[in-house]
This record gives sequence, structure tokens and C-alpha cells, in this order.
Amino acid sequence: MKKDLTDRRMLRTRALLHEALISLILKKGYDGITIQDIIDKANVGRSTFYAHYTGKEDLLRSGFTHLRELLLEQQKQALAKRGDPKARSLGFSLAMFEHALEHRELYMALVGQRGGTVVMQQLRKVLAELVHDDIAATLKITTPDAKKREVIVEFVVGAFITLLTWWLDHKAKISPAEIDSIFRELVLHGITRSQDLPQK
Amino acid sequence: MKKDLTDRRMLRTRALLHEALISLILKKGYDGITIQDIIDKANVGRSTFYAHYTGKEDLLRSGFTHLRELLLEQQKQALAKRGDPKARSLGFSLAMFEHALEHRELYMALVGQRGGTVVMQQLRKVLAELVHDDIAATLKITTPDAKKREVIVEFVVGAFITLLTWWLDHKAKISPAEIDSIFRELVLHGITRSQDLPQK
DNA sequence: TTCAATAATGAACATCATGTCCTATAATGA
DNA sequence: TCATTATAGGACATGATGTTCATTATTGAA
Repeated sequence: MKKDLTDRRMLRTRALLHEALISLILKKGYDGITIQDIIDKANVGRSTFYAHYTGKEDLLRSGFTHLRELLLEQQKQALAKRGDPKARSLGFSLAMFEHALEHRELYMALVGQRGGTVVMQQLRKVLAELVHDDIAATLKITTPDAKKREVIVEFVVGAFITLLTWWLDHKAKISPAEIDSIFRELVLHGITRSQDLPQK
Repeated sequence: MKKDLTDRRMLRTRALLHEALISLILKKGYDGITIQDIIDKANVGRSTFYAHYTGKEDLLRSGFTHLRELLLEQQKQALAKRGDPKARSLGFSLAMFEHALEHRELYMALVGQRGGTVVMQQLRKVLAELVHDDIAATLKITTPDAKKREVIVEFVVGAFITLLTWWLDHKAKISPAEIDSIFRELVLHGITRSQDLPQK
């Protein structure tokens, strides 16, 4: 196929497929969707689908370009809106939380419980236990609010898995002690003290 | 089947299946593995597999109980080893980083790049851009070390996705402004100031 | 309006994974 | 030794995948 990209038929087909995908994600979650579902919902021929995308993932990926532009636009507005320089650090976050609430169903289907791998779900569970006990045993965070403790545990687990993943994916050129030091500094004191992180 | 749990045949079969799974994870990653692969590798009959587990996920999940016990043991030792109370906060982390380095291949296959969903990978990419620009624009972290900036971006993205996920999964009983405030406080100043988090 | 280019259709097809069922065989523990 | 129970392995129905091809419909440009 020649992929004109301005041809109305192609635009129409692609739009139909994207709409079908989102509709199906809302109904049964991304993982459960089959290509058969998509082309049925979109009323598009099987061969037509493969003429545009190599598979389910390809279709999803191409859909993210829309989200990306939307978020960039929101960030631009957020940065321009407020005057206080310090208060607007990480200004993107509130906009995104609001956006998530607005499209809650879609977000839940994508990044909610079902959004993670089995592996990740299990790992998080195991780590949450560890962190919970660890924090209770060593840090004197005397919070009667159980929900607040829960958020903190989630935060620590998320940060840990994130740094672990980053470390592993980057050939682990720094030692366990170094990445551990970075992890502890960031989790305990946040990014405002990041100049204290060990060099290299 | 009666599931004796002490019958040598069952123990042997289960061990074979677990070994096959790990071996295959190392070779082609969890997602690419099929049940056919597993039973071929383990030399176990198809019906036998289904007599023990309901599917691939079930087998993997049951494997995590081993890892869990291992980590709990390590944490116990870590907590008992050192004397300084403040220094041992989050003491589990170093042990786990070391453990990850030791079993690097397995960890990479499970939590590395391939460990995440397509959705998550894309979302992280989009967010990393946002965070990078945001931090550069508002925080005056004058770090010449590009790698350090990269870690910080990863940390913020991970924390954000974690809290977003938690928030969505818990019916979002708190407002966007509240969860955003929690997010910013934790990311900017860490958990040691967590008593300053907004109530409720 | 005409027409060559090209996108969409839909059916057919080979391939592969899944989960279930069954009978015969082998291993086990008492 | 023997009743019990797990395993082997073949057969089967089901359903998803990705490809191919001849036909039809739509499109944009002349």
C-alpha cells in the first residue's frame, strides 16, 4: 500500500480503529482485546487492519501521540498561568491528576490494577510487605492515619522499583551501594537535596 | 486430582515446571513463553500441567512464594546486623539491590524494559519528557551530570505513576488537589517530612 | 466528468496455542 | 503386595493470528 496519509479512506479507517480500541479498552481492558474484536467493532476488514498496523500494540502506540500532544499543551498552559516560580515546580502534576479524574475510566483501564504485569503485581505485593515492616521498625513516623501510611508505602515501593529498573536497564555501571545511596537520599529527602547525591 | 502435596511425583513435576519457567524466562522473557514451551522444556504431559496449574500466570505466582521467603529472611538479617538505628532505615534496599545484581539476568527479564506493559512504557516515555522539561524550567538543580538528572527524572516519573495508580484504584476519595499536594511533598522533600501531608 | 490509482472488502487458508477429555501406564505409600 | 493416584500422550473443539488474492468501491487529479 502506498500510504498517502491524506487519503480520506485511510484517515477514516484509522479513526475507526482508534475509536474501536478505546471503546474496547473501556469495556474489557487492553489485555483482553483481540484484533478480531477491534475489526468487528470498527467494521473494518481484516486485511485492511494489517495494511495499517502490524498488530494491537502498533495501534495502541500510535494512539499515544494524541495523548502526548494533549499533555504537552496542558503543561504549556500550566507553566504560563501562575506567577510564583517556586510553587509551579512540577506544575504538570495537578493538571494530569485532574485529567485522570476526568477520564477516570480510561486511566483505570490503562494504569490501574489491570495495567501492570503479573510479575509487577506480585513484586509490588512482596515489596509492600517489606517496606511496611521496615518503615514501622525504623522510622518513627507516628501517623495514626492508616491511609497516609499506605500512600507512603506505595511511594517507597514505586520509587524503589523505578530505580531498580533504571539501574538494571543501564548495565548497572554504578555499584549497589551507590544506587542504594541515591535511592535512600531521594526517598528520605526528595529531589531538593539531590545535589548531595554521590558523584558518578 | 487429590493433591497430596507430599507425593514425590507431584513435587518432582512441580519442580520441573518451575525450573523450566525460569530457564525460559531467561531465554525469551516472560511474555513470549507459551505453555507448550514450558511442558516441552520440563518434559511433562499437557494434561499433567493443567492438573497442577490453571495456566502460565498461576505457575509464576506460585514461584513468587519462594522469592518472598528469601527476601523476608534477608530483611530479617539486615535489620539485626547493624546497630545504628537511623542508618538502617530502609535497610532492605541495599540487600535487594545486591540480590538483583547477583541474579541480574532474571531480574532484567522480569522488571527490566521488557517487564512493563506497552501502555506503561509509552506512558513513561511521555511523562519523562514532561518531567524533564518541567524540572529544567522550574527547579534550579544545576547538575552538570546528565546521568544524575536522568535518575531524578525517572524517580519523579515512577513516583507519579505510582501515586496516580494508587489514587485511581482507591476510588479517588481524595481530590486531585490533595493527591497532588501529597505527591509534591513526597517528591520534593521525601518521607521524613510526611507529617506535613494534608489530613484525610 | 472521466479515469487511472489505490484503498477496502471478505473469504480462504495455514499455523499455532489453548483447555478438556480420555484411556492406558507407571509410580507411590501403606 | 496392592489399592491409590499421578502421569503420559493422543485426540479434539475452539479461537486467534497473519497472509494472500480477486473483486469492488472510493478517491483525487486531469
